[in-house]
Amino acid sequence: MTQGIRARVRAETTEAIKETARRHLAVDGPNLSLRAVARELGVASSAVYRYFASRDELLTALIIDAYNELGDAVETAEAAAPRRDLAARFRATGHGARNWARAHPHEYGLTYGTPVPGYAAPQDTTGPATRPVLVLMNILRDGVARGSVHHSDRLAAPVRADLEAALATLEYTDVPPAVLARGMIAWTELYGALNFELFGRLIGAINDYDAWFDHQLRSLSGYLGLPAR
Amino acid sequence: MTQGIRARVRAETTEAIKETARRHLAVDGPNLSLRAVARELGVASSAVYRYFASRDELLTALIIDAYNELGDAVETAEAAAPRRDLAARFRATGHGARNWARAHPHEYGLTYGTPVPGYAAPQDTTGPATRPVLVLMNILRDGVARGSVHHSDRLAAPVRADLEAALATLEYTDVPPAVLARGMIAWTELYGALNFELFGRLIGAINDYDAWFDHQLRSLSGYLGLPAR
DNA sequence: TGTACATCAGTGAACGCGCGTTCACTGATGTAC
DNA sequence: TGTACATCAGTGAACGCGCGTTCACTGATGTAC
Repeated sequence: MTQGIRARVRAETTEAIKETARRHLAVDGPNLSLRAVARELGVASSAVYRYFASRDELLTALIIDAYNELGDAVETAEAAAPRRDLAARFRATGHGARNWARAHPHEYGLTYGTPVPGYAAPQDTTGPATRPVLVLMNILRDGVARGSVHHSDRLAAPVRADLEAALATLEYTDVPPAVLARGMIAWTELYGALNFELFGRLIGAINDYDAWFDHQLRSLSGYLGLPAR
Repeated sequence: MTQGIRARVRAETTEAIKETARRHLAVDGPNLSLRAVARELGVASSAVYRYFASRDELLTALIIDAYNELGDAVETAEAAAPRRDLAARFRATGHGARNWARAHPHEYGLTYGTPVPGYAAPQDTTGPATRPVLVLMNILRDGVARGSVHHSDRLAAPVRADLEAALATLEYTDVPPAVLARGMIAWTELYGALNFELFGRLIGAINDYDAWFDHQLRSLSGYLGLPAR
């Protein structure tokens, strides 16, 4: 497998570049410097171009990785909760997202922070980006199937239309739009909570972030009507 | 008032610089270029230093302005709603924030987006930053005073401690911590909703953003237990 | 009212810097016969 | 197994660029007498 060795080295180098770039995100934010990455790797800046055609391409790779890592984290966290306990599954989902985001705040910023100016995310990111949402939707679907989750909130016509279209696209037509609406609102809150915590908007107000996040999850669990066990 | 004329011209120029810089936010994001601003004003780049000691100082001025404009927008919107209709006041608050954010997306990004790397917001921003929160808290306080808003959610000890301390600091001790908890959650959701909308995370899912935002406000109003009228 | 002086806005050249990207190159590693 | 050739990673110099900030200056506007 002589060809294999070349390919493996190449993959390793690619990973090393991304690894270094990830570390640089912490300092430079999304406008990270190719030259700085190359410098830290002890390599000519032009060498990086053997692996990534441009700075934007490297950034795109990092973004896709981040979405997938977050997706992995959320999925495995949720999978560890007992299937029948919908509330526990929901909390596991939230804590999974938060733990990953806290461990990789700058990669999280890449995915859910302010868009990088002048940089247009390619299509490839939309798939991985929806993974956490699907985890939440599966919980809701299970709850609906068991007859334990149901909401009858009134929906204005355009809202209903948008939600029904989304459900059709994702093939979740067994989930009623009113349930999806609450799911999206809960998801939006969690996202906002992560931003507030990670970007330091709660400094001075909250000291025990673990407890506050857990409280939010429990409150949202009630809002979603997830049975306690 | 010869001195007055100098001062007025100075204020006008300062405003012109900020105005131009604001426009540049749309292109460069938070790492805006002093030179580009000066160029557009038809002025030597060094001239800007007569008005702002550094790029960071200009950025700080923009951030403070943004917080205050958002605060103004929220306060006047809320003030236009009938005092006795708590749900209407809450919706007005939310729509006020959203309308301003949509009209000034990049200034909004400055305040509630990812923090600018390498830039530490000075203390001066914390005051203006809390204005929208206070608007919401006043609505809750009124509801509590009238006996129409009350929640008995269980709070873990550290959560209760943090919330009580915050209430004491802000001198809202007549608002129970459980009510504040729901208020903060609602506020967090609204913030998340604005980010999702402004940063394009809902593309493909939502078409009618007005309707969806209004729905969220109504659902949160229910969550907060605000009486319909 | 007129003059001498101080204040201040704006100039333009210069500083030192880092950036993304290109290109012709060297030398090592793999491939084909 | 040995040799000729192709592939590929990495080099280092160079391109053209824009940036923030400083500094000595000019000239206009205001102030004090």
